[in-house]
Amino acid sequence: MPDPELQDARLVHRSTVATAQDAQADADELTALAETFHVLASPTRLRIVEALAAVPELCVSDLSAVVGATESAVSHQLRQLRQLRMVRHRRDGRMVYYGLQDDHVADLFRLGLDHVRE
Amino acid sequence: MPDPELQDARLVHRSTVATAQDAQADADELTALAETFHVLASPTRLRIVEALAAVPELCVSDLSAVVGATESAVSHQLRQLRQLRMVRHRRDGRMVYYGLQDDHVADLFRLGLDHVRE
DNA sequence: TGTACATCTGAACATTCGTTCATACATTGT
DNA sequence: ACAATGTATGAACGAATGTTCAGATGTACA
Repeated sequence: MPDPELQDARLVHRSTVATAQDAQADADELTALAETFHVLASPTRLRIVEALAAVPELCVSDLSAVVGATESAVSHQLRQLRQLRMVRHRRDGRMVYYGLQDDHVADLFRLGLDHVRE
Repeated sequence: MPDPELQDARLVHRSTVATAQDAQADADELTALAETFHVLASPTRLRIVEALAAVPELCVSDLSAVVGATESAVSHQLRQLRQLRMVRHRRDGRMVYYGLQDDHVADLFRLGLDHVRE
């Protein structure tokens, strides 16, 4: 008696494939999700996120001191974090203060850390 | 009366910097965390994770059909997911079946999707 | 042993990334 | 208007990435 899931010459388990395929999100959504994870896939940006999770906000020069990178490098990374709406910024005179946009970001950071720490 | 946080010529807000600096994790841990997020920062790998979150397990050829990539490409990506301990694999005859290693992975996927969907 | 099949691997390619350097912009105080 | 300061930007470099292609490995069955 043949396995009822084996019905297609090209697919080994037809119904399982169908179930998995139904769960696949839109391409646009997956692209956005990949970009979200990508912005967190850099030690420097993670340091920035971690720093901003510990205090309400930091200016660029202080942030540069905390994460140990030049102000230019930090500014470049902050732009990416801004574009992905992970940080907010507010200008006060010549300084610009950055903080986390919402709790999602810190949640992702902590959940990722949980996985790393096993 | 001067702001008590302004005490260092190089740091604008000394105590805030100190707080943020204390929160910084080890370099090794941040590197591992960056690798964890990086492995999720690819549409193809996200499709694989999403597929494996929907069904218990899938063989490589079916996975290739679900995510729409060649079996070689899927195999390359699966190796990365394996190295980061995000998927498990089990051989049955000539086939190798892949599944998610634990719930952390699916949790990260869903939390990321929450952020993207705002 | 030989063929067929499922998966894996290595090399190579174009593309993308993170940093540095120089420079531009914006704001403040003189 | 000018200089000083904090931040942002553009170009460019080496390093890393994802895919493809060809070939290797491992398993099953005759």
